[in-house]
Amino acid sequence: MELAQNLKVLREKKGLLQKEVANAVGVHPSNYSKMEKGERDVSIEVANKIASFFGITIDELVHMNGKIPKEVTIVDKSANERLQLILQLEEQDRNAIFRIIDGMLTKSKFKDFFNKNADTL
Amino acid sequence: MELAQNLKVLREKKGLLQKEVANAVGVHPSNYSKMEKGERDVSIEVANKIASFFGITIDELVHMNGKIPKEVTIVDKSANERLQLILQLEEQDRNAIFRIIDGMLTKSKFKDFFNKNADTL
DNA sequence: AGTTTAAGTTGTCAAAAAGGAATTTATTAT
DNA sequence: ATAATAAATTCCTTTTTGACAACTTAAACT
Repeated sequence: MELAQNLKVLREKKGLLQKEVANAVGVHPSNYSKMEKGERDVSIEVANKIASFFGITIDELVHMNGKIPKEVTIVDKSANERLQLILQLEEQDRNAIFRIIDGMLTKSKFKDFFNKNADTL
Repeated sequence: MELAQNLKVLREKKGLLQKEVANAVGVHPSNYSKMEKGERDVSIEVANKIASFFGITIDELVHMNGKIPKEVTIVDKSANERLQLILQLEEQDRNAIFRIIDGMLTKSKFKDFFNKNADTL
């Protein structure tokens, strides 16, 4: 439970001030400071706000041991919700989706490759 | 934040007593009762213990709105990996996927509805 | 150096929330 | 209906919180 440290790592990686994060999630800056110092517990509500503020999950926030998960850029919020829904689809549909996605990924990978090597070809 | 309800749904789905869950995660039964009733906050530490006790993530525990993430955790291991990949697709592709998924979901919902009401129609 | 300004930390304390024992209210079984 | 078990509630004590001012650091400027 190294949440405190994670808060600091995340915030600094984003180049934000304590005050900014604190205000964004609705806690008093002085108390946010204590949270980063491990001197105040973080409620689930606040953890939830912080996680979505940073575009990660609560679990990532709680369990990443000082390591930033994936791109901490803004990940499509609505995407995540919809991803949950995919899992509810019946198998046939789910597989169809996956085939399409795989196709797109291949295309995308190829494009990347092509762009990076265009000059050498 | 319907955590309280989720606790109850999960526990009952597993056929466990409050006391059992309470003991498993180290909270006093009277307080666990309050947590299920929404009269006590759940700390992150405890949420974490409960989530791993039920084999789900904190986010699922917090966000599943009364719906068990049933086999979701086990169902499709490769699904989750692929889901991450969707986020890497370029916007156009991602949106296409979402349109398709939405379509499938609609179809699926309709099917459900039809099955449930077939006799009354 | 000394001054100003911004960022973060610390101490305080009333108010709020938590923990736990005992009690009461279901619920279930005999 | 009674007993037994589970859950909910009450009550009281202890702990934690939230908000704010005061304080320390750090950086920036003259």
